Amino acid sequence: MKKTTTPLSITEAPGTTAVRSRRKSGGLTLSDVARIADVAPITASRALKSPDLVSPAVLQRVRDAVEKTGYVPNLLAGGLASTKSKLVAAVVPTITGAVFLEMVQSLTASLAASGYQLMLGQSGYEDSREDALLEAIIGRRPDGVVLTGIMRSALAKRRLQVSGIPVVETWDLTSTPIDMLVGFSHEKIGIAVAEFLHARGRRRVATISANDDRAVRRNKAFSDTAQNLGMLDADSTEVPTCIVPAPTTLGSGRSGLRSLLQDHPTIDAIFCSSDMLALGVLTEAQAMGIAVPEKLAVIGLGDLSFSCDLNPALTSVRIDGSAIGAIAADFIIQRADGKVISDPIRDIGFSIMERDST
Amino acid sequence: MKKTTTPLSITEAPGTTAVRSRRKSGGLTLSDVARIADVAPITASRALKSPDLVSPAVLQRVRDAVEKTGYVPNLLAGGLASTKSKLVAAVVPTITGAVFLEMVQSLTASLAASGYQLMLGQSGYEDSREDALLEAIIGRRPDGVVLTGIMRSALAKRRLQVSGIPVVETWDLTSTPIDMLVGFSHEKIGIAVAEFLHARGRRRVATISANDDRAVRRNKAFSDTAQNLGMLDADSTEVPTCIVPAPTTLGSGRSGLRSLLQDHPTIDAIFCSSDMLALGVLTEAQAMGIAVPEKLAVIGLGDLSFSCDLNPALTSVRIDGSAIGAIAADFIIQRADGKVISDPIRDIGFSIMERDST
DNA sequence: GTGAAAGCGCTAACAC
DNA sequence: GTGTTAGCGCTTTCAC
Repeated sequence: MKKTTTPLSITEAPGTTAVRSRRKSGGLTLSDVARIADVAPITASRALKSPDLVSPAVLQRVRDAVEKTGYVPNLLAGGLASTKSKLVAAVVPTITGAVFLEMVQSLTASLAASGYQLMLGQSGYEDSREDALLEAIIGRRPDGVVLTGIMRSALAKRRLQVSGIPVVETWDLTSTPIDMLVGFSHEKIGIAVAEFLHARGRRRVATISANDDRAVRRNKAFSDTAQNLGMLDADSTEVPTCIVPAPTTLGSGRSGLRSLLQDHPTIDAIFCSSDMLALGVLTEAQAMGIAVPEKLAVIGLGDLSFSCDLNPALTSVRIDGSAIGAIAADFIIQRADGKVISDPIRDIGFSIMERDST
Repeated sequence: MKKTTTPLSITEAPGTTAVRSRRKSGGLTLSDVARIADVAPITASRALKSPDLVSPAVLQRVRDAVEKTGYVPNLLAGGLASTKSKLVAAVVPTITGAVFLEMVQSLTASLAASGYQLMLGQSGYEDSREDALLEAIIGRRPDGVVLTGIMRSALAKRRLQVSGIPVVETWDLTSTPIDMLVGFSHEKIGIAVAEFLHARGRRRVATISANDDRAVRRNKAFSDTAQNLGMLDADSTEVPTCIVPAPTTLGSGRSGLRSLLQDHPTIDAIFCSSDMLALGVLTEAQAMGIAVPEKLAVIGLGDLSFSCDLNPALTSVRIDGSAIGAIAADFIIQRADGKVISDPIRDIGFSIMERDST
């Protein structure tokens, strides 16, 4: 066994006489473990990070020391030294929205499997908080950032690009992403839903929609398509729409249906920007005695876990949040491993789950 | 203006001849900013952290330099040096459960307001992952840890205690918390719900419940109370119960009701361990033509945002997740500020929101 | 396979 | 008010 020697003397610069107090946070460090295992700190580090680089005997001694002391490596120090934080930040508008949960869930799980942790931030739909949030995120030097939606602020975009942190934008498409992208086309959804309803004979369609950017774009495409397909009243250029605040709620869906019916009593189908809204419409329709799907077709978005079990089962635009999360995690992990991602822009599409409500 | 001088020479220890290459992660550092502002690094640090300690002129220069360069402080380095990470970890069984969302949401918001970030971990209901998760958390040296539920594993408890990190257990009560606690009594909920249903004339009660520890304890208390109140069949010692896997779903609620009715056709009230289950019961009851509340009373738990808007509006045990999150955040922030928390064990109670379903 | 030295980028402690 | 110095606990670089 080698003896680890502590430095015997330190050459002091002339003039320096006072001995400053050492701070020491009190915790156990790698050096402590190394001392117990009778090896140099770096060897202890190797034993923990790349066990095959050290001899079995040393490995055993270090592991015993860790076991005995309950040592937990300081990832802050490790991150600082290695410029790899094993941290990934995710930003969602709000966590209470349910639509993004599947993605967050799958992100956490995929990342945890590779030893990464998720830092969660809520931007709160208004852009004001986004800036402070971004600073907090970049400051933490994460190995990746997952954004919900496309980053619009040019300043924020540049800051992220300059930071050099791998970024995955999600839940949307653009030809000019900051870095990587996993999403789908909201315009295509609008078109597909309009065509879907048209094919099922609906001719007086309406929408209930959140006031966020993506929903607005879906609506626009939906409305345009409906017009092309001749699903509008002769005297109007837009589909009847009820705008509700985000995040969407069941209550908004109920009141939305009432308000739509008041102005447009002949509507025969409603496209809701979330399944929660759709559940509200279903609920209100039942309370008002309106038969679904006979009198009114209802289609939601998100395909939440409850939608298939509703009565009637809800038709919904399914977006595979789990896939988004998994791919985003994969992108970031690949990058951290120094690999080049051949196709960093992925359109995962969507599908319409046709059920009883249409 | 003072001139910052770079060290002119470094005394080399005898025998050391090679000049090692400097690593430099490439990023902008506080020293760069300091150089531009023509001050010492520590002064730049002060300007950013405690502006009132520096002169207005210096403050301005430093701020200009930051503005010009787009400097973002490295919180890893700062955390290492100051042993304050401005990070708080939260562990939830699963984020898809919806019940804990309110707490997570309020945690993130409260913490962000004080400059803290939330690290989110999912333990996944099985204890196996909890250990690895714990190590990842402690390694990050967070300023606090928020746990959902009481930590049962003695090993994990000790590890947390040894780590010295402030811990808030939530969503439950115990006389022996690791550190701090914000919760409520599941036993009391069971009792209260049984009494509530009894007072409304229900005499043949049943439950649909997740298989997790807390739900089981609520059920036990519910069942015992029901027995005391004479709400059980003469020949049975327990309330009819349908156990479903966590996380609970609408589908489980529907099938739960069917299975309960098959074996116990005379039940007149059901206590569900979540609002999602209750919605399932409501849905199935409607599909089967069972009048709620006339033939069957339904009460849920969690008082999710949709519950009050259902038809019939759902009676539910309300737990103020926002309050739990806010208090937990407050506890941790106070601790970080070196303050002593006078009453670190808080029972926030619960309330039964009586609505049409009972 | 193992180790010594030199930082990573910041802040605490002390001096002036 | 501002600066100097010495770390925080780890990993990289280079040497043996």
